[in-house]
Amino acid sequence: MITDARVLQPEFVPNDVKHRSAEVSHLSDTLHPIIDGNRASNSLLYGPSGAGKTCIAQYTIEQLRENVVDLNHQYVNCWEDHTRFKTLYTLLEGIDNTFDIHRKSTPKDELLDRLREYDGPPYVVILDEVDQLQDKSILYDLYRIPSITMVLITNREEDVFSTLDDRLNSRLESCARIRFGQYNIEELVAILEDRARWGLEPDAIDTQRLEVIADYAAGDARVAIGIFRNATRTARQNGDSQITVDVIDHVVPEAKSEIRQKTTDKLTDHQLALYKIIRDAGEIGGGELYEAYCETVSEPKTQRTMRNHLSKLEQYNLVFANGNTRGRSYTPYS
DNA sequence: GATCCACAGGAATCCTCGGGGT
DNA sequence: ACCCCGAGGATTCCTGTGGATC
Repeated sequence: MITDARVLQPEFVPNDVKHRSAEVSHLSDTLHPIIDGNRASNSLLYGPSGAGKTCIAQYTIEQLRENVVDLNHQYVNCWEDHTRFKTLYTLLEGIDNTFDIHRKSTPKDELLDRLREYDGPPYVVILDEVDQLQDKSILYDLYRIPSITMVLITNREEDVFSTLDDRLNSRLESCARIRFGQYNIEELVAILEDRARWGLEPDAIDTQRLEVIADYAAGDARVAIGIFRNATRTARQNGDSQITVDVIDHVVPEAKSEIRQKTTDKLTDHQLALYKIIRDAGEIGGGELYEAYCETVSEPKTQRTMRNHLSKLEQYNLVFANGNTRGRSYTPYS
């Protein structure tokens, strides 16, 4: 039934994007000066998860590469590479300049110096989940390197700007801001139809059943593709030639929990312990939560550290914090 | 309404780890 | 073998906020 499994993967970037043409052209207009050898403005892509931000950024840069003789680019997930060192290291990897860096801490800012010395072709860097960077001053450093063009991606615009100092704020104010809204049902169906056409045998699934998937996904393309992938896998295991609505209904919980799992995998033991307490409690206040946490973990951290972890969980959309001051309670997301 | 209290979160400082230089 | 350095997490200290209580 499956003819090309690659298109079922969440990382897959199609070579044709239909449903975000306004966003694509806005971004490619912004990057266009590179083609003429000029410096392009930075850009900020923001919108809810699964709205196609990462996909569009990668797609647009791929298009650009076809028009430019020479262009370097690199994708950095700031969640995975959230420290200054890792971010700079990944950026140097993109220009093959890491061959003699082994230690975890090189002399202060040698990595940045190397980036500054870079004098190759234009370098476009995608900083995904940029709000997760612990040290935002790296944005200022990158801003000042002429050959680098930044494409920043975040869920909420204010998560980036509220944490910047004035100096950086005024610099980045001029960047192109491109808003991504949630997909509607028709758009999700169209996305899935493409993938079905590229990756499945004809007649494996019809529009009506894709609508069922799109409905479950609630505007999130990542969820839609996850459900689609799981349904395909289950149908194949059952030896079916078609994906039925029953199969779709059946895989929705596991598809959603797979996506959740990807998030919780990145948590530390302490963060995970906190998350589990909140998830099991349904709703819990700060003091009670800390008590439960101390009982669960053998060597509990301080309350202050717990609050830092909680704000991380909040940023990851794993928990909600209700209220801002005394009487705040935490509830699991979903 | 004054005061208290529980809690949030910023800033400075401390601590630990891993690796380089001597 | 020893010291030193930088990074990053944890802790300490602190101020601000708003509901609770009288």
